[in-house]
Amino acid sequence: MKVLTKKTDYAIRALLMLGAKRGSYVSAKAIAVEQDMPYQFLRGVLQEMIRHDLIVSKEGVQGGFMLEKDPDEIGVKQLIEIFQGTVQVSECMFRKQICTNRSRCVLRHEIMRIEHVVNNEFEQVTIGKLLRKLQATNTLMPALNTVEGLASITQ
Amino acid sequence: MKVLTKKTDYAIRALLMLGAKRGSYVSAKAIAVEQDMPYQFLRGVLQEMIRHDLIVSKEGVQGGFMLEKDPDEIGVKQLIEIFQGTVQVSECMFRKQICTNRSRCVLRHEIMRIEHVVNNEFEQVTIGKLLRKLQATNTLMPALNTVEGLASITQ
DNA sequence: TATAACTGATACTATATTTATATCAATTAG
DNA sequence: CTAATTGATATAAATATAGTATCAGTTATA
Ligand code: FES
Ligand code: FES
Repeated sequence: MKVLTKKTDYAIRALLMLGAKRGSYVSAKAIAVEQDMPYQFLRGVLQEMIRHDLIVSKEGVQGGFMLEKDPDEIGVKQLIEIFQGTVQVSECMFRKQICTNRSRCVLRHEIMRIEHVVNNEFEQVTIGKLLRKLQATNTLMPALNTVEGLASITQ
Repeated sequence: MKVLTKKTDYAIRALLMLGAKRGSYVSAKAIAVEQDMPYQFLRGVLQEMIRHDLIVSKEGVQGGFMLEKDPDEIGVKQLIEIFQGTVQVSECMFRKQICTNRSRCVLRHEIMRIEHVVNNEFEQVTIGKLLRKLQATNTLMPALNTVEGLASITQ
């Protein structure tokens, strides 16, 4: 059971890179090469994030992507919703036809409780928090520039 | 994003039915018809549960399946693991090659924290608990015998 | 003892989702 | 002018989920 798909994964990592280099444009190619993601696939992910106003882009030479939104305002929950749809623990446990009044169904309650817990947890993990954790590990922040750098934050 | 697949869904509902009729054998056909599940698909699910010692079966006429294990010992978490594999929020955020020391990775920690929370929640929801909730709603327990009965517990 | 109602086992098909690639037009720094 | 870049979109490949079909073996019961 995989909770985060590649798209969400790539989105998080791309945002971390953009977050570490805020103020300058970073090209899709640079991100793809440095973090070993499929280039065109990543571009799709980046475009989706533009549509959701998480990042902005500049075309042409020296162009690329830049983080606009406050990293603390970007939760993993939002990313999951963008790339995987709303978190739903299960569709209705029984057939839709016979579940006329969901609000009083005991199973439904149990399921919705978990849904809330899961959503809460994911909401609390923001790009901002992750960035600060990265900075704490690696104060000078060259980490995300090279493969060696990336490796360093995982040790 | 769907957390419970059909197999897990069917497994839970089948176990609830078997739990409500503990002591007697219930055929796959009976379960399939009453809960509107695809017969052969359900059989596969039931066989998987036999392999994991959750239920037992009897072949031939008047045969079927019976709940063996204590319903309180069967958590939704275990069912998810059986039918969807272990809950993993994400595989390693970066490439495996460069993640030599996972235990000290900040991202890893965040991810594992959520993994624990999710697992805990799912572990606490047991077939036993669900059965008691059903009984509280419908003391005489004819609920699971008919479509109308099923409908009654959802109101 | 024949038969119909069952499970065991397994192979197969269909559908949906995820992941990845390819192409071409438009933009822009140098 | 040109190479590096994004925008947009179409398509393919890979994987996972969902569902079907078949046949052999078991057993209650008529
Ligand atoms: S299972 Fe559908 S509302 Fe309860
Ligand atoms: S991302 Fe792989 S161990 Fe941190």
